[in-house]
Amino acid sequence: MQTVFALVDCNNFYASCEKLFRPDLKHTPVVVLSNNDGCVVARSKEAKVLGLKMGVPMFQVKDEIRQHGIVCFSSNYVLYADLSNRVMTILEEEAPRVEVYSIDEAFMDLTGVDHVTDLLAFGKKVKAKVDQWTGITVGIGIAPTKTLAKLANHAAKKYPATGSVVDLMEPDRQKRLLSLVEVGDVWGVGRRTMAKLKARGIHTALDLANADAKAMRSEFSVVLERTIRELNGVSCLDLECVRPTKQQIICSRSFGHKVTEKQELREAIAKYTTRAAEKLRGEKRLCRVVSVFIRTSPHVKNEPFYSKTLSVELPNPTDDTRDLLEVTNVIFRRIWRAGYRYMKAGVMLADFYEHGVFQQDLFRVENNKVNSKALMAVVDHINQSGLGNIFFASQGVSPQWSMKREHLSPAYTTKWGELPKVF
DNA sequence: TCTGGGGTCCTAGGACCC
DNA sequence: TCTGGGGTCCTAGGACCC
Repeated sequence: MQTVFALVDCNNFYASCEKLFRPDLKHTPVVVLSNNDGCVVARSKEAKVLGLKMGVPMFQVKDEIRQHGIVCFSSNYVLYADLSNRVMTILEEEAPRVEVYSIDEAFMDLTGVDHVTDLLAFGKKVKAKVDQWTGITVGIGIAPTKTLAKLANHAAKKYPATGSVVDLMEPDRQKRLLSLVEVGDVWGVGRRTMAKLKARGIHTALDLANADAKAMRSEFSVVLERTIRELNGVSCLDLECVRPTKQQIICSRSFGHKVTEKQELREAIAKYTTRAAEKLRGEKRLCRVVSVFIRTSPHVKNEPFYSKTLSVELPNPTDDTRDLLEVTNVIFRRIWRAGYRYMKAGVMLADFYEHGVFQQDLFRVENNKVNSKALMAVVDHINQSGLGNIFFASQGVSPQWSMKREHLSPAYTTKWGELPKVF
């Protein structure tokens, strides 16, 4: 049977989430800022019309924002995650298999649906349901491969006449669309590859589809070969319905201001360690390799640049925050250099194990943290309840280095998490 | 003054082994 | 004087995605 994929993508997702609870901003241009209010990471359609670009640093567009009365929001991931879950739940009711690809995108398996109903009609129904139940508008692209479904979705957004749903099952329609799309807009073709392709006279998605897959594999990569096959309707990428377990956990942030004090940086590292450990326990894994990095800004001229990463392998895997804090603190002391203005730091965990499958180190005294599991469970429970927050002393009590979030919206849908603490 | 965060996959090259 | 070939594993870095 011919496979059928649908790609459902929420429009201007973060900006739409913010607008949902602010009907007064219905026609106002809105942007959402990255952590630290550093860059523009989402724009409402009104903001796009004004020519605001994705990813631009805030300080470069300050004037435009004031001039056009654009409303800014600091990113509020608790809110976006909650609305994302609502959308995904609806999609899961409509199809037997769904792959949640990112916070605002999902692939659906529609194989066989076309025996029962028209694919376009089905797509319109799903779109209407999401719209009615959540207030989020989506675009839907339907095609025999994931890469073509992405392209169909691209068209659904670009051409209003489509009603935001495009059925691209017909090879003739595929060809026509491919000829209209720039090669850089193909899923999997980034900036670098696009430049190389154009230098070889490949400008449109159709040019790429017509290229010799084998030859392109040796010249570029197996990834591009797969993309070419997918553009020709040969499905190479399956749905991944069960999220694969993470291979790596990263917790890093840029600072609200440059950090020069050792103690401040140490507290930041402790904070990221704690957060990374929480994520690790959320994955129900133990980790054995721990890395810490610190760096200064590469953008500042006339200032020495310093960037250092150091990894350590533990004798036994752990998920205990105390073990991890111990290690990251040791690493930090080894990579710390005085006299720099640090911009960013982070903690990475890797080499994961399931509980109970690791061969303990024969020559090491058994970990004496006998209450580890229970203690960590209590800490996580309290912190996730939204009713309080307990933390390790090494994080410090009044961090100077924390993020700038000057335009944060309230937690409309989740209880206490992000509300101002009034008690 | 101010430039996100978190992830995956692939490849090339070195070390090492037989 | 002669100095192979094939394989694995690991790591760093590139490229891409949202």
